[in-house]
Amino acid sequence: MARRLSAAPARKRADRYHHGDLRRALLQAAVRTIGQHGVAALTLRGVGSTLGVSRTALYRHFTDKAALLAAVAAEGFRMLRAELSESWERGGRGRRGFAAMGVAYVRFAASHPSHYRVMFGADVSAEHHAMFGADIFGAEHADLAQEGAGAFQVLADAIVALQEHRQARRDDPRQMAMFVWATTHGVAMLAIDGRLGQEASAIDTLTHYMTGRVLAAIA
Amino acid sequence: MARRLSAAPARKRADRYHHGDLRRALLQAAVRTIGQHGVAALTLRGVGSTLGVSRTALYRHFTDKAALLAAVAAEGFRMLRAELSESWERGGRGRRGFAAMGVAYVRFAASHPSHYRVMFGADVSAEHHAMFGADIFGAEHADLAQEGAGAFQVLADAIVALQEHRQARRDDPRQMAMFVWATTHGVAMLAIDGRLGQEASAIDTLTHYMTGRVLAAIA
DNA sequence: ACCTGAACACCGTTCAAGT
DNA sequence: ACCTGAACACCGTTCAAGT
Repeated sequence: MARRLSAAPARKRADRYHHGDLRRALLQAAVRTIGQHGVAALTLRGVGSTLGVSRTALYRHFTDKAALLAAVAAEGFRMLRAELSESWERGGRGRRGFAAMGVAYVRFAASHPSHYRVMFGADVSAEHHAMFGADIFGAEHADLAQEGAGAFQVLADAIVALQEHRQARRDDPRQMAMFVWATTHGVAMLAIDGRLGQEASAIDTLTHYMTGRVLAAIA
Repeated sequence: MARRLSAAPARKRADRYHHGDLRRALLQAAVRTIGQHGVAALTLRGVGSTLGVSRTALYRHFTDKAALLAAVAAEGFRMLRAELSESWERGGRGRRGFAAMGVAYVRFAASHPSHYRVMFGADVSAEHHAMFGADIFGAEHADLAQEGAGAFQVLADAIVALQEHRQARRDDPRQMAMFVWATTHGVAMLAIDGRLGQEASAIDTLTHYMTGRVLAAIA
């Protein structure tokens, strides 16, 4: 406690520059801050200070704060896709795997609520861009759209697989995938918002009820 | 154009005080700003200036900006509940009315995207309060919770009615209502996020597909 | 009671300047 | 190329003071 007397950056040493993958370091610091204290606590000055770097160094790697948030969102979709794929595989690529994906999805959102909110928040949405008249997206936003589509594709592929094994009706797979995604996303949001009551088991109960009803709906 | 030379507040006249229902005026100004320019454009200084009032006058009626946003959200749930009730009634309180509620819900979100986001955003959620350790909510947040529950109740009541007419399975109505809400909310969010493609008809198509699958799932 | 103006402690972003 | 410090134009919020 008494060791450090100044309010100087913690990591900073004699060498003045960061030198290394500052972009990645900034992104990880942002993800950590959001996970621990929420999006509202994320300031460019704060992430810079955490890394022992000036508060404007960030602009060398991201065009602005929105671009940083878009990168955070893209990282979230990458993580989500990985967990969905794993659940689908380990569940045996059938109805059981499909249900496991639903559980994994809700668990991801419940474990990283602030990060999940950024993934679907206004800062990052197409609505936001439409409102401010920007019809050309930055590189981060293009990456975000791609990662979001990737996560969606895992779900769509699973539905096609179910169709091939005659475990799902033969509607348009994309339409079916959007329906399933909407339901799961809705449960996740209600859980994050604290609208499912205070007991933690309420989330599990609804999640399992949901997977049962969804499998019935697409059968 | 050349008439007003100063940057002074537009409505302000000789009488210095607002005198009237300033609280209501502030709330409506906030709703309008959010609807026209998004939440990011909402500043306390801005709403005050719009009403020809000092930027701190607001604190006589709301404890802080979060309380104003909570009131905006509560107002949104009030509007949503009214539209849901009307659709249910006019649709004949049966399966057709139930489908009409789904369509009305998604249309509400698509018509007021920023307002809808505030209703389900982090500023207003229980997660947010838990994160900052506030276990006692303000009056606005209590009102918000009540209005949210009211909108949910319309849906739950409709499901009970369907059950009584043997048009829905006899699971726990609250569980069923949460499932249906989650699905509809999910479609609404995907629509707002612009994740349903660029054509406007894609929203209608998915909404109708959704209502069909949901009715099958709860039958 | 209700409203004001000045002040405080923050923000994101820009830009000329350093290495 | 990459980073810095100072400066700019904003915020929400507090508070003593006015009517």
